[in-house]
Order: sequence, then structure tokens, then C-alpha cells
Amino acid sequence: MGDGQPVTSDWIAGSVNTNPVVVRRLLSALAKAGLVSSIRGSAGGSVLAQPAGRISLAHIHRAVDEEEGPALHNQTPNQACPVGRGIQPVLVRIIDRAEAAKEAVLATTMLSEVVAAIRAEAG
Amino acid sequence: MGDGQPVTSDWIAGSVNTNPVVVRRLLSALAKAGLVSSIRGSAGGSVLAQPAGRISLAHIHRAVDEEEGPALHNQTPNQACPVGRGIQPVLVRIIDRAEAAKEAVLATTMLSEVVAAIRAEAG
DNA sequence: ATATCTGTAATCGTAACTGTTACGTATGTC
DNA sequence: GACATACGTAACAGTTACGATTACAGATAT
Repeated sequence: MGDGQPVTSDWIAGSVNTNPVVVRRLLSALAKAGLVSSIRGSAGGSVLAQPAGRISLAHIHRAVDEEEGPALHNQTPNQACPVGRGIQPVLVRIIDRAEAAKEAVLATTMLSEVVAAIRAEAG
Repeated sequence: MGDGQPVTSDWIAGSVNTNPVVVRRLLSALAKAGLVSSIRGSAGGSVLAQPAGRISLAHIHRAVDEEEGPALHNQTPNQACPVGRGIQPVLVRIIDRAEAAKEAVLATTMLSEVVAAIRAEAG
């Protein structure tokens, strides 16, 4: 993967110490986002769909955590209360900004850099 | 609360549309962080322990979400694999930076501003 | 054909959280 | 002092989310 050789979900599962199906579910999300393409059948596996230098951590984050709007409140607040009525849009606005800042940082690091750092770390 | 009048957990629960005990649990966390002080007994409730202009959303966030280090991996990765061995410190470093950026944004908005925004929103 | 691999559905176990009830403790009021 | 009011917490059930597993259909190289 990245070397061009397809990697099987079994192999990744062995490295991450989990079940192959769990890996396939994540890989499936990455494939839908166009970051990875998977090859079925014998000698199959997954390959990067783009060069590692063009895939940012923000891309990965968005692909895997596909939350649709922050579930700010469990129960909708009491609309009869002025606070309950007004708090929702205000907080959504602020949280969106904070989340955007986080993503901006993730967008600055590319997958290739992570790979390089891992190589350096593990010798 | 903020006006100096103590607010009861019952009152907040009515506004947020949940149970008073749930509110008290959160209030307890805020009290431990020194953001709120609670008054027991009749005519009791909770009051801000600091002026709203000195309490940032980052303070609140830290007080309520007291996660100790990101639970990056569920199962520890396979240490026999060079990737599994090296990925952990690398990702922790990056995620910490991203989380710090998020908190930096939250630190710029004070509780007083949120209150003002809510007042404007709800008329 | 057969051995591999992915893609997905179905299930089970578990951790985390909410909602509730219950009860002890503190405190203002009469 | 008796009483009503509120917090602080423990205990427990119901729900939700997620990971781990099993099972099986479809695709593909040899």
C-alpha cells in the first residue's frame, strides 16, 4: 500500500490487532471518499487511490468520521425558555468554528509525512 | 446565575429538558474546576464562581470532558509489526496538536459573549 | 475449478451515557 | 426545633454506539 502492492484486510488487522471485518468497514469508508481503491479476488487488497503526498489527515478524518452535524443536545431544549430557544444556534456556530480549526491543522499534514515519521520512529 | 441569583438544578433541567440529577452531575464537574459554586439548602442553587467575562469555553470544555489522553487505539497495536510499533507516538503527537488548535479557538470566546449572543438571538 | 479477498448483513458483548429513584446532608424560614 | 427546599451521590434500568465474530455472496488470479 503506497508501494503499489495491495494490502489485505487480514494483514492490516494483524498489525492493528483487530478483526479483518473491522478493517474492511473502515477501508470501505475510505474507498467511498476516493482515498483508497480495493481490488477484489485473489491477490487483491487495498491500494492508495492517490499519491500519499496528496492525502491529508483531514481527508481521512472526514472520510471516517462522517458525523452529520454535531449532536449538541440529546433532548431538544425547552423552546418556552428564552435560553433554551436561543442557545442552540449560538453554540453550533462556535463549535463549528472550533472544529474547523482542528481540521485546518489536520489538513497541513499529509499521509506521506506520517509514513516518514513512522519510518523514523521504528527505524 | 450571573445575575447573582442562584439557579436550581430543577430550573436548568426544565430549560434543557432533562433530569435534575443529570444537571447536578455536570454542575458538580464545573464546581470541581472552580467555575461554579453551589449553595446547599433552601434558596440554594448554583452561581458562577468567576465573572462570566473570565470564563472561556475552553475552561468549560476541559471541566466537562475530562478525558485523560486520547484513547487512540482500542487494542494496542501489534508490536512485532514496524508500523504497529511506530504509529502510536506519531499519531498522538499530531492529534494533540489538532486538539490544541480546537481548544485555542474555544479559549477566545468567553461565557459572557455567549450569553450576549443568546440574548440577541432570543430577543 | 479452486483458493483468495472484498463487501455486507446479522449477532453478541460491552462500555458509556442518560434518566430515575432514593437518601443523606445542609440551610433558610416560621 | 420542625420543616421545606436543594445539593451531592450512590444505585440501577434502558438506550445507544461500537468492536468482534461469524457467515456468505461476488470477484478474480492461477
